[in-house]
Order: sequence, then C-alpha cells, then structure tokens
Amino acid sequence: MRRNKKERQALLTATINENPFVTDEELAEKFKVSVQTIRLDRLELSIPELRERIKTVAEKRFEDEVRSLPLDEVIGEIIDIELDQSAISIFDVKEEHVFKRNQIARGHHLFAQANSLAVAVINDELALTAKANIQFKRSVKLNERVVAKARVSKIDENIGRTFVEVTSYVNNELVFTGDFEMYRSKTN
Amino acid sequence: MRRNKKERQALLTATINENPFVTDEELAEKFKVSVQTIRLDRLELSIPELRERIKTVAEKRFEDEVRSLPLDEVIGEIIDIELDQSAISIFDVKEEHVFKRNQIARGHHLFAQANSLAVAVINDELALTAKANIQFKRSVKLNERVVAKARVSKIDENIGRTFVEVTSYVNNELVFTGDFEMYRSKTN
DNA sequence: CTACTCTTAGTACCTAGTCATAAGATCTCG
DNA sequence: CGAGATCTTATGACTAGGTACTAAGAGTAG
Repeated sequence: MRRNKKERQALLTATINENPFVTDEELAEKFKVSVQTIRLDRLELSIPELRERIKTVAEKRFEDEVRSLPLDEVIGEIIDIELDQSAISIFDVKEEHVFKRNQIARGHHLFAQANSLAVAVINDELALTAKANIQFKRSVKLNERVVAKARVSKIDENIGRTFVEVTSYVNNELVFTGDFEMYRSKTN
Repeated sequence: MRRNKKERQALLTATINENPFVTDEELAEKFKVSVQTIRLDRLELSIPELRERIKTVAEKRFEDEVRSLPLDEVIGEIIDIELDQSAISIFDVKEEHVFKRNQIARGHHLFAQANSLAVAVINDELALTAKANIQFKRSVKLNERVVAKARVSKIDENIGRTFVEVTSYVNNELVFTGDFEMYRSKTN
C-alpha cells in the first residue's frame, strides 16, 4: 500500500469521496504512513476534516428534506385564493422535477400542483379527489414557471361533490388542463 | 423562556428534532439555563450529543442515496416489468404522503405511482403523458401498501400513442384506476 | 555535498462533548 | 416552618478528532 505522494493523494481523494466517514488514523493505517502525512495531504488537497465532511453531508440531506417536505403541503406556492371560488399557484420547475434525459417535467408534478390547488380551493376540512380528467397540452421544461389557475365550476351539496377546473400556463401558453371531481365531507 | 423542567424538556426535544445542528450552548441560551442542565436533560431524554446527531443524519443520507435515485425515477418500487406489456409497482404510504388531519394519502401520490409506472412500462427513450382519466375509488390510509398494475392496452404507431391502464389495490381492494394516453417518440 | 522535498514527531490549542462529584437553589409535604 | 427531595449549576478530569506550528530526520537530484 505504500506509494509515492502523488499516487497516495489521488487514492486519498477517492477514498474519502467514497466514504467520507473515515478518520485520519484509519487513512494513515491504510496507506502505511503517519497521521501527520495524511493531514499534510488533506491540507494540500484542501479536504476538510472528518467532522466538517460529515456535517456537510448531513446538511445536504437536510436541504433535500426541506425541499421534499413542501411535497407534503401544497405543491407550488399559492399566490391568490378565494375559497369555493378560485385559486392561483405558481410552481418553478427545478432539477429534481425533470427527466434527466430531456429536461422535461414529470407529469405527476404538474398533476400534483393542480390537484393540491383543487384541494386547497375547497372551503372544507376534508377534501379528497374522487375523479380527474387531465390533459398535458405541451411539455414543460426545466426552469419554467407554471401558473395554475383553479376555478370551482359547480358545488353539488346533495352528493357532496365539488367540481374544479384547473388550467396551467407557462408564459400564457396552456400546458395542462384538468377537471377534478372532489369529494367534500358534509360534516360542516 | 424560563420554564419548568417538563416544559423545557418537551421543547428541547422539539427544538433538536427540528434542527439537530444546535449545540448545548445555544440551547442553554435559548432556555436561559446552564449548559449542564441541558446536558442532564439530554441524558434523561437520551438525546445524543451534537456530533452523534449530525453523524446519524449524514449516515441516513448515505444509506438512502442508493434508494433515492430510483425514487426520483419511479414513485414506488417496481417489482415486475415486461416492456410494452405490463408492470407492477408497490408503494408504501408513509407519514409524508398523508394529510395530517385524517391520515389519508394525498391523491397526487397515487397518481404519481400510476403515472410513473405508465412511463416505465413503455419501451421507449421518451415517454410522456398526454392525457389521463383517473378515479380514486377509496381513500388510502397511512401505512397501507399500494400495489399498482399497469397494462398496455393499445399501441398506435401512427399517432405515436400508447394507452396504458393502471389499477391500484390495497389488499386486493381497488383504490385507484387510471387510463393513460402516453406520447411516445418515433425516434426509435 | 548541498539543497530540496517528503515524512514524521511533538507541542499547544480547539470544540463539543462525557462522567463524576459537590454544592447551592427551589419546591413540597408533614 | 423546616427537612428532605428534586432540580440546577459548577468544577475538574478526560475524550476524539482534529488545527497550527516548529523541528528534525530520510531520500533524492543536481
């Protein structure tokens, strides 16, 4: 395992990259050099210490979590709402929403925006989607901003259903339409 | 901010849970008690020290890095697939997928599972959803396992469309159906 | 042989703790 | 009101996994 400096440093980078949880002591053993040498190497390669490495990994996870949590609330940001009437939300298409191959947004994100807007517009504790009829008019690309508009078209108190039409646009160009039949509780 | 022990410990747990990157010193300041008190609290509540907390967060990220890649591709786990024929995926409903109020899964997750399965079953580089007609037959609850089955019903080479029917079940009980009209590129 | 790089060693210091002990502060109950 | 229990704070010794700096020996090239 004893190699020259260059080789060792290359391997060191690779090793730490693969497993950032490795200590200097373990690395020293692996490469049969002293701990100090490892530290000099890290210094030269500007690789931070174990704790810093772990911290950045943890922080990244945390960031991701924050991004994935709004997936639990409303997809997109509601910018206007009149209960039982209409609502508007915007949704910015980021890396994590598109197919890597062609940068086109996955359909379920557009659906999610529209569906959660349909849920939000209903003035009720409990609103669930019963049926939906949707059309993807044109594909949405990375970094585009989707504006979804929901309009309540009919409220049928008898069968406890509310009908919501959602249309989504990118730069005033229609990209998605959906007719949602929403179930609403009669508990209020 | 000075409270009795019970209150403080409850808040402490919540605070650390929300932001595991907080040190004992910061917590001491926040609750206007000494660092030692915070340490006794952590001991009683068996909350590990900062570095251990950060480490477990980082380790989790590392573990599900492998899992999160397919998760970004397909919602749910594909357990069987025959391209251009049929496919099956399972999706376990967790905390983050349900409405807090009633523990019912948000519709867009069921849609996402079905939609991404419809995308996956198509033997093509580029498959996009053009239209979909969906019905939520009964609500799905927390911790239920949804099995989605996709079946390709028709391939129209002329207009470049593939029709996929997806049915989702919980314990053999139908919870969701969807008819997807998928756009497929003619490039291959 | 000298000059240079590379490697190793050692010391002081740091953070964010643990563990144990002791003592002061508060509360509770008889 | 006072004694005992509980809670809080302080102190000291020790830990991992480092940084920063100085110093010295080994190996090699010119």
